[in-house]
Amino acid sequence: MGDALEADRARSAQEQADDELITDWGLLVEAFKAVSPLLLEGVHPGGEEMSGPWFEVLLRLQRSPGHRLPMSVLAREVSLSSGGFTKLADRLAAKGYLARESCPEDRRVVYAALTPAGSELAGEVKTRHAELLRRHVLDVLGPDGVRTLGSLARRLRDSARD
Amino acid sequence: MGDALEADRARSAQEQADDELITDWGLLVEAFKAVSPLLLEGVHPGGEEMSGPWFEVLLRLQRSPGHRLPMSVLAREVSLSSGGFTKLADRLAAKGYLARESCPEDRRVVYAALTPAGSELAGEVKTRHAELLRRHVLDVLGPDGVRTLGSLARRLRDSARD
DNA sequence: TGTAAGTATCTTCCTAGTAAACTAACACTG
DNA sequence: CAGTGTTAGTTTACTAGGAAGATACTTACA
Repeated sequence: MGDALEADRARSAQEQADDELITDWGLLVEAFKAVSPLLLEGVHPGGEEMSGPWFEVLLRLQRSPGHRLPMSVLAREVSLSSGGFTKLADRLAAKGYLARESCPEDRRVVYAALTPAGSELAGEVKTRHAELLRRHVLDVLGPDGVRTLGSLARRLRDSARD
Repeated sequence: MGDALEADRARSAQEQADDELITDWGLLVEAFKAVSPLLLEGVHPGGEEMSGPWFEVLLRLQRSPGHRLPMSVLAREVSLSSGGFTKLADRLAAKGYLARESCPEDRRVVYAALTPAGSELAGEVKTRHAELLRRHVLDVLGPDGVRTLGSLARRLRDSARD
């Protein structure tokens, strides 16, 4: 019967540890959902809404050589299915920010490339985004906090890519 | 012209700091997108997929008194619009996990309540989720890392709720 | 009491995304 | 060089969710 108590105590200790873990992760989920939209508030010079995927596409293209990347690569980087990215590219192209360029070496691939307008937009969006990051993240956690967060995140990311 | 050099140096130092900030936050975004799906893998006993919203609804209801909450409260907690949540509730109800209960004190409100089947599902889902959290988060960051992450997240979340 | 303002849910219409089938181009193998 | 498998991109059919309006109820106040 001591055994039963022992087992009970062990189970509840385990459960408590689980609950702490769930809580801590839950905090991250909440923080992420709360902060993310703040970091895109008003980043579009035109005052329109800027969706997360648009933002990511613009930034990634701008820091890529030639301001362009194959569709499939970009799709993977922004976590979209290939079909989904086709339509996102259509919308960006309709707005004049993105153009498709064909690849002579491999005629299957299509580059998604920033137009000059797209590149300019990307630049403005990036500086406004950095401003918001300073206000909503750097000012809150401090430089050390941000570095710590980054390093924890890197470990998680690397481990998640088995 | 010393001024110009000075200005140049200042600008580039600022830009570099911004880039580090953007990088660190980008790491968090990547980590989050990489880890989140791993934490839902196979949590449904039936082997079906379990979407994030379903998961959150089940857990939150289970830890609520009476296993129920007003629709609008639950909607806010899982970051859905009221209209969107109405339909999510419909789907959960169609599967038999959730039932609507009316509130006599205020006949506008409708409780979303777990059925016995829903409560059982929630229990299994939670233990499997905790297992995955241990493997993909606790084992990677260690107890201290998790606590640190939780505390940073809490600060971000609290600040984001102006 | 009667009325205005506010709140909770649902409904309708629309958009962004996925999965799967399809086409075209490349790459390997015999 | 024909045959087979693989990869990049698009198309199609479908689903989840948002925004705005409609409805029913509640609260505050004159």
